[in-house]
Amino acid sequence: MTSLVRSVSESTVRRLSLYLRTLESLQAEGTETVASMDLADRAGTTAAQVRKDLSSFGSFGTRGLGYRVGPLHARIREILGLTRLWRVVLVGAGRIGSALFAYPHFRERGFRIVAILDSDPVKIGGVWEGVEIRSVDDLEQVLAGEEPEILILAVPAGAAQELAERAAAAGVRGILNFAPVRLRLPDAVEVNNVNLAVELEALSHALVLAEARA
Amino acid sequence: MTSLVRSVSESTVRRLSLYLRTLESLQAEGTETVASMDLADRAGTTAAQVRKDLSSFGSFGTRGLGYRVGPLHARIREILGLTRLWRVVLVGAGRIGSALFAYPHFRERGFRIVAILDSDPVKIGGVWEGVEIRSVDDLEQVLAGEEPEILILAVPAGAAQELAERAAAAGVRGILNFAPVRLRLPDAVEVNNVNLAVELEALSHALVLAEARA
DNA sequence: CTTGGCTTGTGAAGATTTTCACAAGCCAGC
DNA sequence: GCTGGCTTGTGAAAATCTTCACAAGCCAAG
Repeated sequence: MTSLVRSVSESTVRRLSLYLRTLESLQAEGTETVASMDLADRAGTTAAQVRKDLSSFGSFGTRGLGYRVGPLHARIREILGLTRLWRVVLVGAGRIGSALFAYPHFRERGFRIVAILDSDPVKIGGVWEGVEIRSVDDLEQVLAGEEPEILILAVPAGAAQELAERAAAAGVRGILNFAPVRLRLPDAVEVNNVNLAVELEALSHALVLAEARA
Repeated sequence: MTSLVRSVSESTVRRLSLYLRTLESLQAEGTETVASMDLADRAGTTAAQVRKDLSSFGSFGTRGLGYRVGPLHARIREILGLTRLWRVVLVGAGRIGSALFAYPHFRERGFRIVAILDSDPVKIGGVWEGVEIRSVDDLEQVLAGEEPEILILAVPAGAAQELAERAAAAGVRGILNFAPVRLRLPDAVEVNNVNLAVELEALSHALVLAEARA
């Protein structure tokens, strides 16, 4: 078996995640096999791209036939690290935090939110689906107790760096950061930023461009 | 003056958005000029990258000194299309929708949510900060009345495609899509996807990789 | 068993993005 | 006004990513 330690590019990884979703639809439809062209169409890329992406971690298709949906799905889950359970601590019980907490796709994929932290005394002590909201002051204590691998940071920009540093010091290995700031952390900590303003501004730029061309 | 119609790459555009935020911090600190290296450090990229990005729409720096914060900020706003007001309709008043509605950075940048739509009878008729929640059945009517350029789609995957098609037919030019599906729309409509599952899965993959290397 | 029709896997080519490296040029100080 | 120290702007090189094109190979039908 090909090792899981294969450096595939960031863009490939993101496409794998899209393929995974597509494969789930196919599975739901009862489809057994899928050709690269079909998968590409549904995921919004090209057949060659699909084949290159998939070939980068071993040969899984059958010539003349395509890819078998079930095994391919299982393989991608494995590559993305979704065959295990990830313990996640959510920091920030505001609107974004609450949206993420309720996002069904997370728990479906093995991400379990084991603790919630907030700084607002009104929120602290509240319970979301059995998970108590605790004070960010207890960050170290909570992390020591729950030993999560992942932290989701959904706090205002001003609070993010300090909390991220404390979490990193306490052993968190990955941070999904929704605060619109660049976190400066040791290289050992993986950070993935989601910046909603960037997304909207990229769209705005595209519209201006389209307008000017017209 | 260099034309605004200059095809800069998608990644450059996204970095511009980050520079913009950095420049705002600098402005708040009262800094007048900034060197590419400093800007790069704060935004998380390299000095050469910053210079290439900025040079792609004309020469704005001063050799020996750097870039003047104010003018550069103004120029980037212009390039990203943030000097005008964008009318935005929010479709989906669930948790993600409510988080986006309250996201302060949007209105600061000139994105004004002029209407909210939902399919839930319990939510319809409610009012968020003066904006009434209307039925998605009235989509065409609302779009005809408000004439928004942008639609934010924060609805379940199953409802997204149909709503997007209707919005496109009604003249919406850009869609920020939070539903984890690929929208199939005429090329004239710009679509920007934000897929939270992809973000978390990319992080998970990075962690697995780091683990295997250790 | 053989043939025909598809589809994969993959080197090579092409395109795009990032990094390098340095001439050009500006400012401040004298 | 000139000099020294910095920093930009930018071609060229390097790296990365995507597309092309086709041999290899599998399945089904006869």
